[in-house]
Amino acid sequence: MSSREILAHNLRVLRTAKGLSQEALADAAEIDRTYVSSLERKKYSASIDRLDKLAAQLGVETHVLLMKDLPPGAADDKP
Amino acid sequence: MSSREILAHNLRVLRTAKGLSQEALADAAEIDRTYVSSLERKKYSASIDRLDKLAAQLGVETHVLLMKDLPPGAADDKP
DNA sequence: GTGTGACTTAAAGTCCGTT
DNA sequence: TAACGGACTTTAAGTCACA
Repeated sequence: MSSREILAHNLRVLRTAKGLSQEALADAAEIDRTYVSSLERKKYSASIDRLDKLAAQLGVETHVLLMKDLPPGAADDKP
Repeated sequence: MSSREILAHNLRVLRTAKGLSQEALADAAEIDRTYVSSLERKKYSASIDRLDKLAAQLGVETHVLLMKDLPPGAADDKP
């Protein structure tokens, strides 16, 4: 299981759990909409600087984005 | 605390715990010698593909490389 | 709201060295 | 053994139009 696959999955799970569109997440994280789409389709091997930005907006620590099994509560919709 | 800083620290801690030189780790992970050095000096924002390679050689899961506090046993010298 | 292709450019990553 | 620089190649990153 590559980190690309895990990231793609967690990104989508956490994003939808928060009720965010790709566009909304991208705007909040100050990155391009199509780039979020690209990551969820495993097009790129994201750098850790980007992971930091995305994790902050999803309310999790960066390393959680690369965990095979998300910890309990990670996908809760809490501001 | 950025992921760059956490990675730089964990890389050095885990590497030395395994008794590996930067070069030995680089060779094993099939990445460049100077790049390992660069990551430990926070010069670059590593991509997750490289993290996978490094983690495999250090005997930890990729996400562990980005944890502020390493889990117990992570820095043990076990093959 | 999302997927995708084509394209550009900034940064990752390599390879050669010296200190 | 590790830090570091320079020149180089490859890929992540960013933008845009369109389905």
